[in-house]
Amino acid sequence: MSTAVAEAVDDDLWSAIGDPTRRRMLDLLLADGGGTATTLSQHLPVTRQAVAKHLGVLDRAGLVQATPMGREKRYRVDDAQLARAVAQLASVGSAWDARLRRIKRIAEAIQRAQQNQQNQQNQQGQQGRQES
Amino acid sequence: MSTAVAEAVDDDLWSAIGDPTRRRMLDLLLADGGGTATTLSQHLPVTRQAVAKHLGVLDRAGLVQATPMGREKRYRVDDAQLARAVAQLASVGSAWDARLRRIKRIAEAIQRAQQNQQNQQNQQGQQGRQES
DNA sequence: CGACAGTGCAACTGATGGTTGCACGAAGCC
DNA sequence: GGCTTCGTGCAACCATCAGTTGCACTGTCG
Repeated sequence: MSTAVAEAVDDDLWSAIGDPTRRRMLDLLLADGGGTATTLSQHLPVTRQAVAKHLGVLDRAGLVQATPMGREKRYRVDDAQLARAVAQLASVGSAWDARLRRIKRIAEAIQRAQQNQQNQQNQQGQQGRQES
Repeated sequence: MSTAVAEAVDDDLWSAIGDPTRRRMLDLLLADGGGTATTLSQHLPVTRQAVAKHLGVLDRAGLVQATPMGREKRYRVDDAQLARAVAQLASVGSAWDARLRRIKRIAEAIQRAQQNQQNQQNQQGQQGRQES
C-alpha cells in the first residue's frame, strides 16, 4: 500500500474547483443550464471581467465549453469533466476518511491494551494490600 | 429547494485543503502520525519556510495543532476538523452528482419526447402522402 | 445610420505561494 | 563552561493570480 493520496488527483482540475467563486459559477451554470459572463456576474459579487477570467480557467480545465451565439458567448458545463472532478473529490475524501478510521481503530486498540494493563495492575494491587 | 450548494461550505476550510502542497502535507502528517516543518520539507519539493507558512494556514484553519517539544515544534492532524473537511468535500460532490443525475434524467426525457414526436410525424406522413 | 448591449484587451492593485538570508534559542560535544 | 549545530522564526523580495477600472470593438435593434 503506497499511501499516495494526492498523487491520483489532477491538480489543474482540482485548483479549478478549488476557488469558491468558480464553484458558485458552476452551481449557477448547472442551475440555469448555461449562461454568459454578464448573466453570471449579475448573481455574483464580482465584476463581469473577473467572471470572464474564471470562465477562461474553467474552459482550460475543460469543465465548461463556450458557444458563440450572436453577440453573446454562452457557456455550459461539460458533464463528463465535472463528473471526473466529483470523482476526484470523492477519492481524496474517502482516502482521508479511511486514514482517520484506521487511526481511530489503532487508538482504540491502544486504549484497550492500556485498560487491560490497568486491570491487571488493579488485580495485583487488590491481591497485595486490601486495606482502603 | 433553494439549490444552494456552495453556501454550506466553510471557505476557509476549503481553501486550506485546496492547495495541493497542503493536501500532501496532510497526507504526510497522517502517514507518520505527526511531524515538524523540517521533516515535512524533506519529503516535499519546497523549502522549510514555505512548509512553515502552510502549517500556519492549516493551524489557523484548525486542521493541525502544534506542540513545542524541546527545540522543535511538532504538528499533528486534528481528526475532528479533518473529518469536517471530508464531510464538506462529500457534500459538494454529492450535490453536483445529484445535479448531473437530474440533468441526465431530463435530457433522456426530452430525447424520449422527441422520439415520440418523430414517431407520430412518421405515422402522419405515412397516412398523408403514400406516393414515392 | 445611430444607439445600445455584450465582449475582449490592457494596466493597475492586493493577496498569496515561493524563495533567500539572517538572527536567535535549545541540545550536544570538547 | 564554551562552541558548534540543528531547528525555528522573521523580513525582504519575486511571481502569479483574483479582482478592479477603463477603453475599444462588434453585433442587434429602432
